[in-house]
Amino acid sequence: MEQDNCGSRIIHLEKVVGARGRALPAAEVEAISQLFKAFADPSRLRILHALRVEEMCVCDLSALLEISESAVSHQLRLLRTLRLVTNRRDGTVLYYRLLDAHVTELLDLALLHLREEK
Amino acid sequence: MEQDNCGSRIIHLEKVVGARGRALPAAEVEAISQLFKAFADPSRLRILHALRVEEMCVCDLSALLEISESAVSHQLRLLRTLRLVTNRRDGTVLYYRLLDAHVTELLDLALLHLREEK
DNA sequence: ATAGTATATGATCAGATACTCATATATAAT
DNA sequence: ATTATATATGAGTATCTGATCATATACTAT
Repeated sequence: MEQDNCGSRIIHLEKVVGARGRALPAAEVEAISQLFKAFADPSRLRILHALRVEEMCVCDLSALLEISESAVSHQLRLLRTLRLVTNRRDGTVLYYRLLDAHVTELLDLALLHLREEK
Repeated sequence: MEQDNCGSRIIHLEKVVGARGRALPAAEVEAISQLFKAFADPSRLRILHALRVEEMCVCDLSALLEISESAVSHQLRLLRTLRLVTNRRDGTVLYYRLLDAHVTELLDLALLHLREEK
Protein backbone atom coordinates (compact mmCIF):
# COMPACT_ATOMS: atom_id res chain seq x y z
CA MET A 1 0.00 0.00 0.00
CA GLU A 2 1.27 3.44 -0.87
CA GLN A 3 0.69 6.92 0.54
CA ASP A 4 -0.01 10.04 -1.40
CA ASN A 5 1.16 13.41 -0.16
CA CYS A 6 -2.06 13.93 1.79
CA GLY A 7 -1.80 10.76 3.83
CA SER A 8 -4.72 8.90 2.24
CA ARG A 9 -4.36 5.26 1.36
CA ILE A 10 -3.79 4.21 -2.22
CA ILE A 11 -3.84 0.60 -3.30
CA HIS A 12 -3.27 0.97 -7.03
CA LEU A 13 -1.12 4.00 -7.60
CA GLU A 14 -1.08 3.54 -11.38
CA LYS A 15 -4.89 3.67 -11.48
CA VAL A 16 -5.04 6.84 -9.42
CA VAL A 17 -2.33 8.51 -11.48
CA GLY A 18 -4.08 7.50 -14.69
CA ALA A 19 -7.45 8.71 -13.46
CA ARG A 20 -5.92 12.01 -12.38
CA GLY A 21 -4.44 12.41 -15.82
CA ARG A 22 -7.73 12.11 -17.61
CA ALA A 23 -9.87 13.76 -14.93
CA LEU A 24 -12.26 16.50 -16.00
CA PRO A 25 -11.15 20.06 -15.14
CA ALA A 26 -12.85 21.38 -12.03
CA ALA A 27 -14.75 24.02 -14.00
CA GLU A 28 -16.14 21.39 -16.33
CA VAL A 29 -17.18 19.15 -13.43
CA GLU A 30 -19.02 22.09 -11.95
CA ALA A 31 -20.72 22.95 -15.24
CA ILE A 32 -21.83 19.37 -15.92
CA SER A 33 -23.03 19.05 -12.37
CA GLN A 34 -25.16 22.16 -12.77
CA LEU A 35 -26.53 20.93 -16.07
CA PHE A 36 -27.65 17.64 -14.54
CA LYS A 37 -28.95 19.46 -11.49
CA ALA A 38 -31.34 21.31 -13.79
CA PHE A 39 -32.81 17.96 -14.80
CA ALA A 40 -32.72 16.53 -11.29
CA ASP A 41 -35.75 18.32 -9.92
CA PRO A 42 -39.24 16.95 -10.68
CA SER A 43 -40.72 20.40 -11.35
CA ARG A 44 -37.99 21.44 -13.77
CA LEU A 45 -38.10 18.05 -15.43
CA ARG A 46 -41.82 18.40 -16.04
CA ILE A 47 -41.35 21.93 -17.38
CA LEU A 48 -38.64 20.81 -19.78
CA HIS A 49 -40.69 17.83 -20.88
CA ALA A 50 -43.76 19.97 -21.51
CA LEU A 51 -41.70 22.43 -23.57
CA ARG A 52 -40.48 19.66 -25.86
CA VAL A 53 -43.69 19.97 -27.85
CA GLU A 54 -44.60 23.63 -27.79
CA GLU A 55 -43.86 26.92 -26.09
CA MET A 56 -45.87 27.68 -22.95
CA CYS A 57 -46.38 30.66 -20.67
CA VAL A 58 -45.75 30.81 -16.94
CA CYS A 59 -49.33 30.56 -15.77
CA ASP A 60 -50.13 27.59 -18.00
CA LEU A 61 -47.06 25.80 -16.67
CA SER A 62 -48.20 26.69 -13.18
CA ALA A 63 -51.60 25.11 -13.86
CA LEU A 64 -49.99 22.06 -15.41
CA LEU A 65 -47.60 21.45 -12.50
CA GLU A 66 -50.03 22.59 -9.85
CA ILE A 67 -47.47 24.80 -8.16
CA SER A 68 -47.52 28.58 -7.78
CA GLU A 69 -46.62 30.85 -10.67
CA SER A 70 -43.86 32.24 -8.50
CA ALA A 71 -42.35 28.79 -8.10
CA VAL A 72 -42.49 28.25 -11.86
CA SER A 73 -40.92 31.63 -12.47
CA HIS A 74 -38.08 30.86 -10.07
CA GLN A 75 -37.39 27.56 -11.83
CA LEU A 76 -37.55 29.20 -15.25
CA ARG A 77 -35.00 31.75 -14.16
CA LEU A 78 -32.66 28.93 -13.23
CA LEU A 79 -33.25 27.23 -16.58
CA ARG A 80 -32.69 30.54 -18.37
CA THR A 81 -29.44 31.12 -16.50
CA LEU A 82 -28.25 27.70 -17.63
CA ARG A 83 -29.33 28.59 -21.17
CA LEU A 84 -31.69 25.63 -21.41
CA VAL A 85 -34.79 27.71 -22.16
CA THR A 86 -35.49 31.10 -23.64
CA ASN A 87 -38.63 33.19 -24.06
CA ARG A 88 -40.43 35.62 -26.30
CA ARG A 89 -42.79 38.30 -25.11
CA ASP A 90 -46.26 38.92 -26.52
CA GLY A 91 -47.78 41.76 -24.57
CA THR A 92 -47.59 40.80 -20.91
CA VAL A 93 -47.29 37.11 -21.65
CA LEU A 94 -43.90 35.42 -21.83
CA TYR A 95 -43.74 32.26 -23.89
CA TYR A 96 -40.96 29.90 -22.89
CA ARG A 97 -39.37 27.31 -25.15
CA LEU A 98 -36.37 24.99 -25.14
CA LEU A 99 -33.19 26.65 -26.33
CA ASP A 100 -31.31 23.58 -27.39
CA ALA A 101 -31.89 20.19 -29.00
CA HIS A 102 -29.58 18.64 -26.40
CA VAL A 103 -32.25 19.06 -23.77
CA THR A 104 -34.50 16.73 -25.70
CA GLU A 105 -31.66 14.31 -26.34
CA LEU A 106 -30.77 14.11 -22.67
CA LEU A 107 -34.38 13.47 -21.72
CA ASP A 108 -34.70 10.80 -24.40
CA LEU A 109 -31.54 9.07 -23.26
CA ALA A 110 -32.71 9.06 -19.65
CA LEU A 111 -36.06 7.60 -20.64
CA LEU A 112 -34.36 4.98 -22.76
CA HIS A 113 -32.16 4.05 -19.82
CA LEU A 114 -35.10 3.61 -17.49
CA ARG A 115 -37.23 1.66 -19.91
CA GLU A 116 -34.42 -0.77 -20.66
CA GLU A 117 -33.89 -1.41 -16.96
CA LYS A 118 -36.15 -4.42 -16.69
CA MET B 1 -58.85 33.62 -19.17
CA GLU B 2 -60.14 30.36 -17.80
CA GLN B 3 -60.07 28.68 -14.43
CA ASP B 4 -59.22 25.09 -13.70
CA ASN B 5 -60.81 23.22 -10.85
CA CYS B 6 -58.08 24.33 -8.44
CA GLY B 7 -58.51 28.02 -9.06
CA SER B 8 -55.24 28.64 -10.87
CA ARG B 9 -55.16 30.80 -13.95
CA ILE B 10 -54.92 29.25 -17.39
CA ILE B 11 -54.38 31.32 -20.50
CA HIS B 12 -54.25 28.58 -23.12
CA LEU B 13 -56.44 25.72 -22.01
CA GLU B 14 -55.69 23.64 -25.10
CA LYS B 15 -51.97 23.77 -24.33
CA VAL B 16 -52.46 22.71 -20.74
CA VAL B 17 -54.82 19.91 -21.71
CA GLY B 18 -52.40 18.73 -24.38
CA ALA B 19 -49.45 18.87 -22.02
CA ARG B 20 -51.39 16.95 -19.38
CA GLY B 21 -52.18 14.31 -21.94
CA ARG B 22 -48.57 13.62 -22.83
CA ALA B 23 -47.13 14.28 -19.36
CA LEU B 24 -44.81 11.69 -17.88
CA PRO B 25 -46.33 9.46 -15.17
CA ALA B 26 -45.36 10.61 -11.69
CA ALA B 27 -43.31 7.47 -11.07
CA GLU B 28 -41.30 8.06 -14.21
CA VAL B 29 -40.71 11.71 -13.32
CA GLU B 30 -39.41 10.56 -9.96
CA ALA B 31 -37.16 7.92 -11.51
CA ILE B 32 -35.68 10.27 -14.11
CA SER B 33 -35.18 12.90 -11.47
CA GLN B 34 -33.25 10.43 -9.32
CA LEU B 35 -31.17 9.34 -12.29
CA PHE B 36 -30.15 12.91 -13.08
CA LYS B 37 -29.58 13.59 -9.40
CA ALA B 38 -26.95 10.88 -9.44
CA PHE B 39 -25.05 12.87 -12.05
CA ALA B 40 -25.74 16.23 -10.42
CA ASP B 41 -23.17 16.00 -7.65
CA PRO B 42 -19.50 16.78 -8.40
CA SER B 43 -18.19 13.85 -6.37
CA ARG B 44 -20.47 11.29 -8.01
CA LEU B 45 -19.76 12.79 -11.39
CA ARG B 46 -16.03 12.39 -10.88
CA ILE B 47 -16.51 8.82 -9.67
CA LEU B 48 -18.57 7.91 -12.72
CA HIS B 49 -16.13 9.61 -15.03
CA ALA B 50 -13.18 7.79 -13.49
CA LEU B 51 -14.96 4.44 -13.82
CA ARG B 52 -15.51 4.96 -17.53
CA VAL B 53 -12.00 3.70 -18.16
CA GLU B 54 -11.40 1.01 -15.55
CA GLU B 55 -12.71 -0.42 -12.34
CA MET B 56 -11.43 1.16 -9.14
CA CYS B 57 -11.61 0.41 -5.43
CA VAL B 58 -12.99 2.67 -2.71
CA CYS B 59 -9.72 3.87 -1.30
CA ASP B 60 -8.26 4.73 -4.70
CA LEU B 61 -11.37 6.75 -5.50
CA SER B 62 -11.02 8.41 -2.12
CA ALA B 63 -7.44 9.41 -2.96
CA LEU B 64 -8.48 10.60 -6.40
CA LEU B 65 -11.33 12.79 -5.16
CA GLU B 66 -9.57 13.81 -1.96
CA ILE B 67 -12.58 13.07 0.19
CA SER B 68 -12.89 10.43 2.93
CA GLU B 69 -13.36 6.76 2.10
CA SER B 70 -16.60 6.94 4.03
CA ALA B 71 -17.90 9.70 1.78
CA VAL B 72 -16.97 7.67 -1.29
CA SER B 73 -18.65 4.60 0.13
CA HIS B 74 -21.83 6.54 0.82
CA GLN B 75 -21.89 7.84 -2.75
CA LEU B 76 -21.19 4.40 -4.17
CA ARG B 77 -24.10 3.00 -2.22
CA LEU B 78 -26.36 5.56 -3.84
CA LEU B 79 -24.98 4.73 -7.28
CA ARG B 80 -25.42 1.01 -6.55
CA THR B 81 -29.01 1.55 -5.47
CA LEU B 82 -29.69 3.32 -8.75
CA ARG B 83 -28.00 0.42 -10.56
CA LEU B 84 -25.43 2.69 -12.18
CA VAL B 85 -22.42 0.86 -10.76
CA THR B 86 -21.69 -2.61 -9.50
CA ASN B 87 -18.70 -4.24 -7.84
CA ARG B 88 -16.68 -7.40 -7.56
CA ARG B 89 -14.84 -8.49 -4.48
CA ASP B 90 -11.22 -9.63 -4.41
CA GLY B 91 -10.33 -10.41 -0.82
CA THR B 92 -11.17 -7.35 1.21
CA VAL B 93 -11.02 -5.07 -1.79
CA LEU B 94 -14.17 -4.13 -3.70
CA TYR B 95 -13.67 -3.07 -7.30
CA TYR B 96 -16.41 -0.84 -8.65
CA ARG B 97 -17.31 -0.45 -12.29
CA LEU B 98 -20.07 1.10 -14.39
CA LEU B 99 -23.06 -1.17 -14.83
CA ASP B 100 -24.47 0.36 -17.95
CA ALA B 101 -23.32 1.94 -21.22
CA HIS B 102 -25.98 4.62 -20.77
CA VAL B 103 -23.91 6.19 -18.04
CA THR B 104 -21.15 6.88 -20.52
CA GLU B 105 -23.62 8.10 -23.12
CA LEU B 106 -25.22 10.55 -20.72
CA LEU B 107 -21.82 11.92 -19.73
CA ASP B 108 -20.79 12.25 -23.36
CA LEU B 109 -23.98 14.06 -24.26
CA ALA B 110 -23.56 16.49 -21.38
CA LEU B 111 -19.97 17.21 -22.38
CA LEU B 112 -21.04 17.70 -25.97
CA HIS B 113 -23.70 20.14 -24.85
CA LEU B 114 -21.25 22.20 -22.83
CA ARG B 115 -18.55 22.28 -25.47
CA GLU B 116 -20.96 23.44 -28.14
CA GLU B 117 -22.17 26.28 -25.92
CA LYS B 118 -19.78 28.92 -27.18
C1' DA C 1 -9.09 -16.74 18.35
C1' DT C 2 -6.80 -12.31 17.38
C1' DA C 3 -5.26 -8.58 14.85
C1' DG C 4 -5.21 -6.04 10.65
C1' DT C 5 -7.20 -4.28 6.35
C1' DA C 6 -11.01 -2.60 3.35
C1' DT C 7 -15.40 -1.11 3.22
C1' DA C 8 -20.18 -0.13 5.05
C1' DT C 9 -23.31 2.15 7.91
C1' DG C 10 -25.58 5.30 11.44
C1' DA C 11 -25.58 9.75 13.61
C1' DT C 12 -24.90 14.37 13.10
C1' DC C 13 -24.56 18.85 11.11
C1' DA C 14 -23.60 22.82 7.94
C1' DG C 15 -24.91 24.28 3.61
C1' DA C 16 -27.97 23.99 -0.45
C1' DT C 17 -32.54 23.92 -2.31
C1' DA C 18 -37.44 24.58 -3.60
C1' DC C 19 -41.19 26.21 -2.11
C1' DT C 20 -44.52 30.26 -0.21
C1' DC C 21 -45.56 34.98 0.71
C1' DA C 22 -45.10 39.78 -0.10
C1' DT C 23 -43.66 43.05 -3.17
C1' DA C 24 -41.79 44.98 -7.52
C1' DT C 25 -41.69 45.49 -12.46
C1' DA C 26 -43.43 45.54 -17.29
C1' DT C 27 -46.97 45.89 -20.52
C1' DA C 28 -51.86 46.96 -21.77
C1' DA C 29 -56.33 49.11 -21.51
C1' DT C 30 -59.37 52.65 -19.93
C1' DA D 1 -52.71 58.66 -14.65
C1' DT D 2 -55.06 54.60 -12.94
C1' DT D 3 -56.07 50.00 -12.93
C1' DA D 4 -55.42 45.30 -14.33
C1' DT D 5 -52.68 41.48 -15.98
C1' DA D 6 -48.50 38.61 -16.28
C1' DT D 7 -44.29 37.74 -14.60
C1' DA D 8 -40.05 38.57 -11.70
C1' DT D 9 -37.68 38.96 -7.52
C1' DG D 10 -36.29 39.11 -2.44
C1' DA D 11 -36.99 37.25 2.08
C1' DG D 12 -38.05 33.60 4.93
C1' DT D 13 -38.34 28.74 5.96
C1' DA D 14 -38.78 23.65 6.04
C1' DT D 15 -36.62 20.00 3.89
C1' DC D 16 -32.90 17.71 1.59
C1' DT D 17 -28.09 16.65 0.96
C1' DG D 18 -23.26 15.56 1.26
C1' DA D 19 -19.72 15.60 4.13
C1' DT D 20 -17.28 13.93 8.68
C1' DC D 21 -16.77 11.07 12.74
C1' DA D 22 -17.45 6.94 15.22
C1' DT D 23 -18.55 2.39 14.90
C1' DA D 24 -19.75 -2.02 12.68
C1' DT D 25 -18.98 -5.61 9.36
C1' DA D 26 -16.39 -8.65 6.08
C1' DC D 27 -12.52 -10.85 4.84
C1' DT D 28 -7.37 -12.24 5.50
C1' DA D 29 -3.43 -13.78 7.86
C1' DT D 30 -1.08 -15.32 11.83
